[in-house]
Amino acid sequence: MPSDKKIRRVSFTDQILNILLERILAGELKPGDRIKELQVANEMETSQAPVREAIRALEAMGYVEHKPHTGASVKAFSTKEMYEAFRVREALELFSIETGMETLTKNVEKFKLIQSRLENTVKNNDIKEYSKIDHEFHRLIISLCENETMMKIWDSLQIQSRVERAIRGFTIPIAKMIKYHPPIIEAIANGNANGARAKLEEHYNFAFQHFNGYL
Amino acid sequence: MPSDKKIRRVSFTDQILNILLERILAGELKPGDRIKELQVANEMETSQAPVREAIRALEAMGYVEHKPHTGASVKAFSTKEMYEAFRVREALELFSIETGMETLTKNVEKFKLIQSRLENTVKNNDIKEYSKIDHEFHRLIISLCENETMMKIWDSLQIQSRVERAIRGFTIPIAKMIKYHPPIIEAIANGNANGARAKLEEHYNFAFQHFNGYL
DNA sequence: TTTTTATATATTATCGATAATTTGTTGTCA
DNA sequence: TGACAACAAATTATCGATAATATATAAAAA
Repeated sequence: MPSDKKIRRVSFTDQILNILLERILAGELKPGDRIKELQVANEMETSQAPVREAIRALEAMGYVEHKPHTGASVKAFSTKEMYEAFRVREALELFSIETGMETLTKNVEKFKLIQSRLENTVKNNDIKEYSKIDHEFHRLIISLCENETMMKIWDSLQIQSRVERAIRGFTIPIAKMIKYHPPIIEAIANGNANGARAKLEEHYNFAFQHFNGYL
Repeated sequence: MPSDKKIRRVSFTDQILNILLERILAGELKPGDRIKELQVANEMETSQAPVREAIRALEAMGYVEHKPHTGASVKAFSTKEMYEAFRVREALELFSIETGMETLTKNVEKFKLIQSRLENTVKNNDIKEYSKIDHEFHRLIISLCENETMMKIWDSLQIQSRVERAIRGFTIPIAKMIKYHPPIIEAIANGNANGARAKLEEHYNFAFQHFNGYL
């Protein structure tokens, strides 16, 4: 085995973690599906140890839940959890607007660009793409706040996959949703923090209407 | 070995995790201190596996950092990280006040009770106890928001240990700090959300003054 | 029939040993 | 001296096997 000895730069654990996470995000592994350590180990041709570690990491990230001596499965979010996560996201974004309006205003062109891309996805009714770009829009609000800790927490909310599920699950009309963005952008352009906050709240409240009856 | 066969209800991993976490929070393990898997395994009289898992869990919680093939050590927070965490906490508390004022007002007596306990610690200049009770005060604000997801995130900020370090590190005068609480409590008693928000912001801004020059 | 008990099976949790990697040290050569 | 290779030491990363536990199944008892 001469040329077979390739350098291993990434640990098995990390490789397996990435593969499993991809499968979860792609919907290949659905909520409730079990993830068995030895089964994955056989598939990946490794021992149980790195698989186990990868699964525990996914658990810490909130993608997987696990019962002692029983096993791990892809976590199914309840409507309540989904709603709560959106509320936290709202809190962080409102704060970001309040404290970072100057930076936001400087970057208003970025928001406009994202918005035009969003409008395209609505034409094609491409929910997956819509979720992705909408995610960019809201992430930009936080990123301009220049608080890495906040960014990490925002990311940990796993909003992108939730948005998609929410839209499909509660049949939220994306065509109406995007109409709430331009007023926010305008307020940002004018450096009007209170206005932007109010418009963002309207945006969320409209989305939350669709949760009624499911909470 | 008849009576020796006791039931093991908690996994080794969890037991080790708790012990290590205690040591970190108690300051027995200081920032920068290394945590060696086999060394801990020998001490605990277990194999390397559960120790390794416990350390990775601590890493996910943010208490420990780890370099591949080199080892884990207790994480040292930079001033910047500490500041950022406080900002996130502020964001969540402001939101909680805005959306949960009714519940807050109903529980105003709890705030008053905590405040009187706080004042005692100031008399004795007991910083450790102060940090603990101050933590209760701010946690109560979030808990009444009835958003478990937000509560988890708030807890993950590990504020209690940070407050203590901040007070000692930046010589923040706790006697002055607690004077910012009563106006908040009064606004809560009156159901005045905007007032409470403003007073809370004053509280944080006073604390943040002491970070100047260290960021 | 329903409840309980025993047994079997599936799966994780833990172990002890080895391989791989990083870091530190020492010696060689320009 | 300073860069660089060769080696040694420390530590994690991974392995394959076994022990412990929970769940499912079937048998027995009420």
